[in-house]
Amino acid sequence: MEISIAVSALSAIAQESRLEIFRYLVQAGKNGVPAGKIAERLDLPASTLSFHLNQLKQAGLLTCRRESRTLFYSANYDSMNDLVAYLMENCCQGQEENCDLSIACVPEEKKK
Amino acid sequence: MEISIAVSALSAIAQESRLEIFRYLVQAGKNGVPAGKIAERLDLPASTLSFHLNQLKQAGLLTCRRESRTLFYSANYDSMNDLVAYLMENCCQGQEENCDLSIACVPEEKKK
DNA sequence: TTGATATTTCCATATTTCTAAAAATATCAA
DNA sequence: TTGATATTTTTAGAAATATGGAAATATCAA
Repeated sequence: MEISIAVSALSAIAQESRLEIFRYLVQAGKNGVPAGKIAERLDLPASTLSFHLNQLKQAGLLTCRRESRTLFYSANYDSMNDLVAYLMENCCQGQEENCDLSIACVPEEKKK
Repeated sequence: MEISIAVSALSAIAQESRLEIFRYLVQAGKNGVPAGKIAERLDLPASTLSFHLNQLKQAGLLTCRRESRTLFYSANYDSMNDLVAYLMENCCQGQEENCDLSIACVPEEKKK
C-alpha cells in the first residue's frame, strides 16, 4: 500500500464525527444506511454530514448507492482490512512471541 | 475505548512523517530506536522530528526511555491493538460470513 | 569546569481543516 | 409542470496543525 493512501484513510477517520459515522456503518453491515438516517442518528446538519461522508468516500472507506432519492452509504470492509494490515506489517519480525497482540497475526486458514 | 482517545491516536498517525515513524518503530521491535537514528533514517530536522515524536507519545502510541544522552523510542503495541479492535468492533454482527476480513475476528485461542 | 553530543522547547509563519448557511441538484408523486 | 423530499456543492471565516531555525536543556567525558 502507498503511504499516501494510508494517510488519506487515517485522516478521514481521525475526526470525531467521521469516526462515529465510520464505526456506525461498520456495525450496520453491507446494506448501508441512508444519509438522512446517519444525520439523524449523529445529530448533524445535512451539509456538515455530506462534507464528512465525502471525505470518507474520497479516502475509499465508504461506498454509496442511490435508491430513488435516497443515498445508502456503507463501509468498505476491504479498505479497512488493508489499512490495518499496513499498520501492523512486520510487527512480529518473524518472532511469534512479539505477536501476542490479540488482533494481529492472521491465522493461516483466514489468509486468502 | 473513549472515542476521543481513538481520535487522538488516529490523528497522530494521519500524517506522513508520523506514519513513517510509527511503522518504522513497529517493525524495529520492543527495544526501540534512538531519536537521532530516526531523524537520519527519515531525513527530518531534529526539531521537526521531536514535534512529531511528541504527538505520537501524547497519543499513547510510543514510549521512550533515556539511556545516557540518547532517547530510545518504541511503539506501544497494546495501544495499536486496542485501536484496531475499536475500529473493527462488531464488524461481523455475529455472523461469521461478514467477517472474511483477513485480519479481523480474533481466533479464540488468541484472546486473552 | 569546559566543550561536545543528543534532544527538546519556543516562536513565527504557512497551510490545512472544520463548520453550517445558502444555493444548487436529483428524484419522485400528483 | 409543480411542489416536496433527499442530498450535495459552494463559500468564507474560525480554528487547528505543520515546519524549521534559534535558543535551551540534559548528559557525558576530559
